[in-house]
Amino acid sequence: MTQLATRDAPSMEARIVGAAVELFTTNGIDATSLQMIADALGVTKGAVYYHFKTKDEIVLAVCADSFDALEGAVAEAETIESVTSRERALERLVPRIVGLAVESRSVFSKLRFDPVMVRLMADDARYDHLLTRLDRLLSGDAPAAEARIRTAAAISALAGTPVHHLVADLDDTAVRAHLTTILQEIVTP
Amino acid sequence: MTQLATRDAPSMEARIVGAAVELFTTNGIDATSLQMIADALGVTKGAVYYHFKTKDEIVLAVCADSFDALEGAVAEAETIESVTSRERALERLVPRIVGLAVESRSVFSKLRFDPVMVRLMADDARYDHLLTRLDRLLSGDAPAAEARIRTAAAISALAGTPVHHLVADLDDTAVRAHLTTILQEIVTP
DNA sequence: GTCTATAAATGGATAGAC
DNA sequence: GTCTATCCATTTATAGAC
Repeated sequence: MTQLATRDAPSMEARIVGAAVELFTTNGIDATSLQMIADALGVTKGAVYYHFKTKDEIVLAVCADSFDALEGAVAEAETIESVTSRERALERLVPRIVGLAVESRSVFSKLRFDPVMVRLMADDARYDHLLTRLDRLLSGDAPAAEARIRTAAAISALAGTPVHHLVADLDDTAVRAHLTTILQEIVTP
Repeated sequence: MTQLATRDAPSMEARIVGAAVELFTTNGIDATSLQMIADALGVTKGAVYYHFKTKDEIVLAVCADSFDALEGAVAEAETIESVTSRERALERLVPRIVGLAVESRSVFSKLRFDPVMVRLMADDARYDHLLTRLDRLLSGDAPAAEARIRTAAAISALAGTPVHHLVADLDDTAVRAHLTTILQEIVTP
């Protein structure tokens, strides 16, 4: 009876995160104050502070779902790699991470480059480790210069393309299909 | 006798911009206060305000050189296009903009995604116009969905690759050469 | 669980001395 | 041309009423 929050009205935590995402993506994280988040929800700062002790906690909550999804995709690819090969793992990994990037265009891509997010990720060993695992899957062990540049290009395209204004009015299906092809061309020339 | 500022000690404007670039790229623009810039130079906020009326002016000064260089490259490509073809123009444009992106890795790439910079560029018709011209050169007139996605991927890779940590310790020549190849593969599949 | 009120610090920006 | 001193708005965060 206490778990029905997801079925009826969304929880206050979810409402705060929702309002935060919207404000963060339009103003930037630093330029978004807790006052603005509270105003957007029609509550006071005190109410927001009851649910999140610091602003950083809200920022982390905003990207937690996307992070978990990415971790799932990487873990699956590592399993496939251990059973078959890295090439087979990539065939499964690339479409999945493209799907994630397109699905949550704003969170996954736009906020990824926000200086506040960059700092928070740099301070968190878990994020750092996940990105290292993703890098290794894409570029292989002890990669040469070209492989590293190609991986960097692929990850940049992955994060940047879905939020570029040229693709803003295209539907997710088209972006997903073409971006998957492009990424595969980049990493396996 | 008054124009020797570039030969001997750098001007105060140049010193402010130099300190600002460093602080902006490490902390983000919003998290860098004028007090921090003044402290880094051993002067006071008042001294900084004498040279720049607002913080936004400093931000714009930081990217002015890179912007002018990009505008030059785009203008040249448009001339080549009018005389020969878009394909020939791209052969010249792509290596040039890759050179710019690699040369000033931090300014051109890292700050490009800072929310403050995004806002400033959106408000400035000149920036908006330049990026539109670059888009058109890369994707052609009335581009189909795939061409637009490929252009978005190319620009994302262009801006993101030079600052990616995987290429941080590679020399500019290698990054330039491989990134040029990759971009050409993306825009002309 | 949400509110008011407020603390304590810092931000951008200005006025005016030197 | 650079400084001190200051204004005012706003920030994060807390304490305590309801």
